Amino acid sequence: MSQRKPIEEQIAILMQGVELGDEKLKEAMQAELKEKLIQSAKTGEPIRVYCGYDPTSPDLHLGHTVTMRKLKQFQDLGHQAIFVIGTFTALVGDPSDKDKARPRLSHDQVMENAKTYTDQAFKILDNEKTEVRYNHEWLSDLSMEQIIEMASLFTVQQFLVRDNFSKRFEKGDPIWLHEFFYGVLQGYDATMLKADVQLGGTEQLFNLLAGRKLQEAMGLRPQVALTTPVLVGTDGHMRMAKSTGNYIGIDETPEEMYGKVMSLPDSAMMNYFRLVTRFSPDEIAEIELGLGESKLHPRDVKMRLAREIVAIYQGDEAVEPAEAAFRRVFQEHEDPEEIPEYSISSAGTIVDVMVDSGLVSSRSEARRLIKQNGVRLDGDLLDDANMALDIKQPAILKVGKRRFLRLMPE
RNA sequence: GGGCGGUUACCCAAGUGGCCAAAGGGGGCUGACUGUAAAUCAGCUGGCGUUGCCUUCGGCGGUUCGAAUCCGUCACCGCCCA
Repeated sequence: MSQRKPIEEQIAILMQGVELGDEKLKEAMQAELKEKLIQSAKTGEPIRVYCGYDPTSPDLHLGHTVTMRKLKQFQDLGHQAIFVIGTFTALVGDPSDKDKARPRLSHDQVMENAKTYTDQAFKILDNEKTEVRYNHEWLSDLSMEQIIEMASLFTVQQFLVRDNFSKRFEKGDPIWLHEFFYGVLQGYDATMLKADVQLGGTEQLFNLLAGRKLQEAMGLRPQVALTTPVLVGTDGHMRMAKSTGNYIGIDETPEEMYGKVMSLPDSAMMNYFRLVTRFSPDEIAEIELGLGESKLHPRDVKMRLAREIVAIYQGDEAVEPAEAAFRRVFQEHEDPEEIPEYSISSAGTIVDVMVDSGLVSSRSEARRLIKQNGVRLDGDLLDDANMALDIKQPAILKVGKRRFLRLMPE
């Protein structure tokens, strides 16, 4: 058995970045974590720490990685990381971060999405050391009797106090009965996994605490709940989520990833440095100071961030080409190296080509873009939407700043 | 089961007979500028054969010269009562 780091050092690492919204709660959780670590050191039994992810879409994005990286820290310290795929809870739909009920998914959709989750997760976690569990394994076997038993531990008021429910309640928007079960079911996960620690975003606190309650009711030691701050999406304000379309997927191409990071508002940069990079707190503090005193150029800092994020998920070797592509297209306004080709079948107008190739979704949009000086052919501005496109040699059609097509004569 | 209120474009939301392809906001797109796809400013954001025409305001059917707006009906949602 490997030698573990001293307890205090472990705590320093594990509590870093943890935000529980309430200092008292944080102190309590830290104290409980310490106890568990001491216990673990004595018995040699690793701490069991888990985080659940509902497979509501096929791809994981940077928002998911905040807790995954925390999970990895536990793993690196020799503890047992459990990656739970919410194959059952995804069917219910977590109301935590929603002002509305989530659309419910079918079991098949969920299983399909779950397939890609583990592959992507192992870009961060060590797959040899990770326990992967699917929560339908135990949740779908629950009896009505057990469900009622668990439900009797919670009051409707406790749910209604939650911000998202109270807002909807006041607005007269529907709050569905099944949404109340989400927290209860997630809490049951904790009991089945015999979890010592559960991780989640700050919006998950209620659900993590539900786990504690259920564990206690079943005579288990309650888990430590550790929550991490929310990662904002590419819009710079809203929480990163697939449904709002403001996400950076961890499986995206290096160019796409680099570009999306560069499109972040400056104000969101530090949030990213803290939550999704490998920089140390000291390095991050230095960057923040440099920006504050205008010693560092925000653009250069953001490029550093983009390089780091691409490096984590796509490897160091992907960084240079991605950055070169970005500089080329957006700083030097050159055409990218790789442009999809499209062969023009017959003589049509420029609008025909834009629509047929799928560059735009309607002829009106194509005309609009031309009118707004957004369309160029081999660098020349096009101003006549009805111009027939007659090409003898390959030519590059550019729409806006980032849509390119290499037109090939037939 | 009864009463009342609601359903508008990608999302939120105004509009209660013609001036409505429909205010405003969000999001998205384009341009200028630049430090990048940041910030700021400006424009665009149903479709098409684009000085005009066509299709939209939950569905269907009416009234009217004319309906997102009025009536009937069906569906769905919320609230109150049971």
